[in-house]
Amino acid sequence: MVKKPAPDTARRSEKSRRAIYDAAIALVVEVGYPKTTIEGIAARAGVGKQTIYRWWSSKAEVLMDAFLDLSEQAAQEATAGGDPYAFPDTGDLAADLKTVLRATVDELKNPRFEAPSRALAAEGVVNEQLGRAFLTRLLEPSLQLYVERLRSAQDAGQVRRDVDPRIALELFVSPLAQRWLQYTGPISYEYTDTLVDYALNGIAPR
Amino acid sequence: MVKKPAPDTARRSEKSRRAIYDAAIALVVEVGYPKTTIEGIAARAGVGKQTIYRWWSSKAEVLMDAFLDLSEQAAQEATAGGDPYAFPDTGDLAADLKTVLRATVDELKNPRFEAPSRALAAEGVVNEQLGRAFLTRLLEPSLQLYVERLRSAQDAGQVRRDVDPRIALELFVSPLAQRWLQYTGPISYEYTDTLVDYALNGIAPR
Amino acid sequence: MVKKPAPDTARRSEKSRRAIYDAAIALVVEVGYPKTTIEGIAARAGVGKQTIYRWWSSKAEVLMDAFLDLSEQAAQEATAGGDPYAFPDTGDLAADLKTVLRATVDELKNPRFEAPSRALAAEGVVNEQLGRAFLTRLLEPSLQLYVERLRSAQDAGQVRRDVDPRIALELFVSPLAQRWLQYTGPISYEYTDTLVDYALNGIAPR
Amino acid sequence: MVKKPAPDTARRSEKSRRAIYDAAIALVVEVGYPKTTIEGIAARAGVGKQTIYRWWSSKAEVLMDAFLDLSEQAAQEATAGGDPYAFPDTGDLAADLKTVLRATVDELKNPRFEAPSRALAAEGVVNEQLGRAFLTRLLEPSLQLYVERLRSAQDAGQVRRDVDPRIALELFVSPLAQRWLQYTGPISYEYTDTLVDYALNGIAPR
DNA sequence: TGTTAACCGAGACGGTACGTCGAGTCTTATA
DNA sequence: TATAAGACTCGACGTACCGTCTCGGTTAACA
Repeated sequence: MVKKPAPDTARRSEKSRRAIYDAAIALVVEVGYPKTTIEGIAARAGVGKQTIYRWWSSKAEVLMDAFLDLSEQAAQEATAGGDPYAFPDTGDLAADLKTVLRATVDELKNPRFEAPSRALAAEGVVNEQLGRAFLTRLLEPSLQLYVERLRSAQDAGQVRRDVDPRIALELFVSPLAQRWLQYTGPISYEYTDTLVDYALNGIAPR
Repeated sequence: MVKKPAPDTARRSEKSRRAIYDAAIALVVEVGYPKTTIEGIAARAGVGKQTIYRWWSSKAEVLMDAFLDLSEQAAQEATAGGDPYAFPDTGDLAADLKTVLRATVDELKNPRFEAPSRALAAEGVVNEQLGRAFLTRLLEPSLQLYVERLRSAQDAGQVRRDVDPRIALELFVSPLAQRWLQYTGPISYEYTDTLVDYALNGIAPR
Repeated sequence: MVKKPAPDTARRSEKSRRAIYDAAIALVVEVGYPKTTIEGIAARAGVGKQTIYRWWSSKAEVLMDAFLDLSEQAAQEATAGGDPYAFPDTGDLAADLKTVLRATVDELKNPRFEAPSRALAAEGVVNEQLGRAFLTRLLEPSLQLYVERLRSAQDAGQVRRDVDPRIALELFVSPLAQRWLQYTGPISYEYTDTLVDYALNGIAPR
Repeated sequence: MVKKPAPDTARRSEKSRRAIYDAAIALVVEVGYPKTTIEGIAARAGVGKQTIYRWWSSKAEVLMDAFLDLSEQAAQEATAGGDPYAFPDTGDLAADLKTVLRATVDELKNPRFEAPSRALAAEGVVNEQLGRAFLTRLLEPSLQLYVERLRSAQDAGQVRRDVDPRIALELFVSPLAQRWLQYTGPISYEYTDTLVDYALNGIAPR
């Protein structure tokens, strides 16, 4: 078997990587994912195509890294010294969940994030390997925060002990996700607030 | 403005349409959506490329129609004279929901359906026009059945009157959808049963 | 074995072929053979690359056909109704040979012909298949005229009967060819006249 | 004008040069000239690309030097102390010419020499600068020996005084060269012997 | 006898062209 | 006039090399 020797990471050009990330995001925002091409990214970044192929094996991978990079930047800016992976814990579970979901709504409507993350999500639906990477690197960390907050609520007696937090969180998160992914309905603060109410108390009469 | 005259539907070759649908589905199942090409479909169907372009304007549209056709066939076979769009109403809401969700689990795992519907879902994420068509023609009819069943449950006093059924159904359906679309967790009868329990009763202690 | 179906010659675009020939010759003249690329030819001809690859399998083949076409055009123009493959036969062998060789000198110095024919000759040196095609299609017809003229001279008693005309003609033609191909000396009427004198009479004293 | 400082010949690595020559010749023999690349030579020689670019400015130049080196080696081995640049002078001009031409025939058929020298000759046809270098460094020395031998024959009265030896030698050498370069005919002892007879005595009856 | 400047192997870089694939358009002949 | 067939222009693919440019690591001349 002929195996290509792995490129030498130490000698990698930081400048080129940055330029590639920026070009990839910009193109996805401007012309959309399907019309974004490796050649286009290379040209816009002022980089040889081979430099892209040396470090990534597909357009989707490039965009994944570019988007991750973007998220990290944004997270750092946003929290400016604070903990980017924080989930409010005021003791009022409903209020905390509503706060976080409202923030998510804002994020989903931010055009700078929407185009690339839609593209990645779509690609992930059809390409399991990428889908799992998307999950692990982008979704899971956030979901984990829900799990922790729900555990804390269980300790405080606000959530039943026999409830699996990993499943419970989907009652809040998945409906929003589906509306975003499949246009099954409009997205608003009111909507997410309602979700929290329904999910916490159930829809059956008490 | 010079507009291309619409082709004459009356003279359309039924044989070609069938062949195109079959080829499209077969190719998506065999080689995956991205490697399915218009040329490939035409060749496999024994059809000129122009015949495809005359009636559809993109690969996604062809697949959409092909999949719809497939779904209708399957529905007819399955119900053999009965109503394909039926939702059980035994009076036991929880049981009925669990039944329907278990059937959905089976469907999602059927390889003949999985490949094309994943492909369409993915395309829809990134292409709003197609996404809305997917919703209208495939998703909405099913969701409507949930709405009706929930209304009936409200009439029976099993669901609170102030609950919006269109939102409530998402508590059952969306988590399953997200697990399927984004690999956020395994899909099983146990899981969907749990969803029904959580959603009906809420997760907060009573 | 997967064999590509041969393209249908009947449906070939004459316009494209012409444009390709013209572009190929022009580029070789303007930028030289090594800098002439298939892409360049296609772009200049306003033709898709695939159209070139469909009908030829290498740059050299394209140029060969283009040059042949050019030669035929030129021959027709030059003789305007007369026989393009004529060799003078005035009865004076030396004079006739000098006439033809002087014409060859002119041709070798014509820049429109020089660049492409040099390129083909060079390619032929290193690529036997092409070299033999070059010989058969371009060189041999001309050489055959020498053979005939020498035979006629033998009949007239001006050349020894035991001389092989196919070899004898090389005494006139090859030195000129070598000077042209390998820069072994300047090319002039005086030079070719001298060649004829030496070759006809030998260099040993009588 | 900023001129790159010439590299310091004294510090040049002899080992690298040898390795480059060997690799170049081997590759041309094995895969042919067009598929021989600078990168390939460097890799095979275990040498950095820059080391090649430092000392040569093109593939052709490398091969030229490599071939020259090879020729010198071969010449030394062949003559083992004798004069490599000797031309027999037995007093019988025809016999001497036949001897030398037969040796040339052998050389042209030696596969170790054929590939590289064909490649250089071909390159020289299309690249005048290289062609002239090829002439000066490889061809001319040999041709000069013919000139000297013919002068000696003139002194001995075996060749007419008014004959220009520089032209006369082409009667022997060029036909063979053209057959080799352009496949205009087979190469054999019989053929070269015939050439000598024709050229010395002419083809017209005495 | 260190110092230092050059060469050296290695290989990443911005590029150009390759030869292939498929998109969508157009033409031709067949039914 | 719809069709099967397939040639056409166009654009992107992923690969191979080009020639340039660092990057340590020798290595040979000089301080």
